[in-house]
Amino acid sequence: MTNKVSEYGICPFATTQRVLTGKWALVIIYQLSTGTKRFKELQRLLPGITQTILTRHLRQLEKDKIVQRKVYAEVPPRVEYSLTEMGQEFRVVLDAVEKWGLDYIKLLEM
Amino acid sequence: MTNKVSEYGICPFATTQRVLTGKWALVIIYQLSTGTKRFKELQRLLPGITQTILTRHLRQLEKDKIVQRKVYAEVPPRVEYSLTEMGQEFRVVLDAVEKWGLDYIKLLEM
DNA sequence: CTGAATCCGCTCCGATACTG
DNA sequence: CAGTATCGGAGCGGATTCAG
Repeated sequence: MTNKVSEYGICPFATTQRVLTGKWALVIIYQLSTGTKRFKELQRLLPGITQTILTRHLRQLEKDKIVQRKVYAEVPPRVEYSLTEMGQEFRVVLDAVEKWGLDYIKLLEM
Repeated sequence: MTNKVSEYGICPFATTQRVLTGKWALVIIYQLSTGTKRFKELQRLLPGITQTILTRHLRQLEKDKIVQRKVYAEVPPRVEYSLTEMGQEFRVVLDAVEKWGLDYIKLLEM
């Protein structure tokens, strides 16, 4: 998918939907919203995700300017991921999702 | 995808992500949040979506208890879609998404 | 540790045609 | 008007292998 806004018009919902494409996008953003994380750390926090998929999502979120990647020239290599400013502003959405999601889970359990 | 909570644990983010699966889910929920709509009406409000896809999404959102479907025994047939109570509570998320999305679009335009 | 490169299978999108 | 049936193609997930 491309980044061009023109293809999605000015609809904030369609645009956000595109950013949230993929099974893990929302959870990854949430995990990064709690602080900077290393690659391996993220993988542990996302039970079931593979290296390939995690990398793919992180690359896409980088393109989308939601995630920042910082590489340290060390041995062994260290790479840290964090949210950009735009990513941090997503906090408001995350909070709403968290509350709604918990209520929704309760509903499904009934 | 199934509805079983057990497969997604108690993570509100993974659960919400699953509900929002698909290119049009978020926009459909938004359109219904502004009031009950007929099928054709929805299709007009979602430029580019086909009958097949709209139907498929609506069926899934029904399964997920987000959308209600009401059929009137008339000729020509009339079917109205609206949000369930759980769907209406999603309003909070929609509001946050709308604000963030608009800011995000501005960022991309720079 | 943090990847990249393949490859396969499944799901989802969407076009088309048909129906009550 | 409001769908269903079918089908091709694209996108995504995930396993595996190799590399700096």
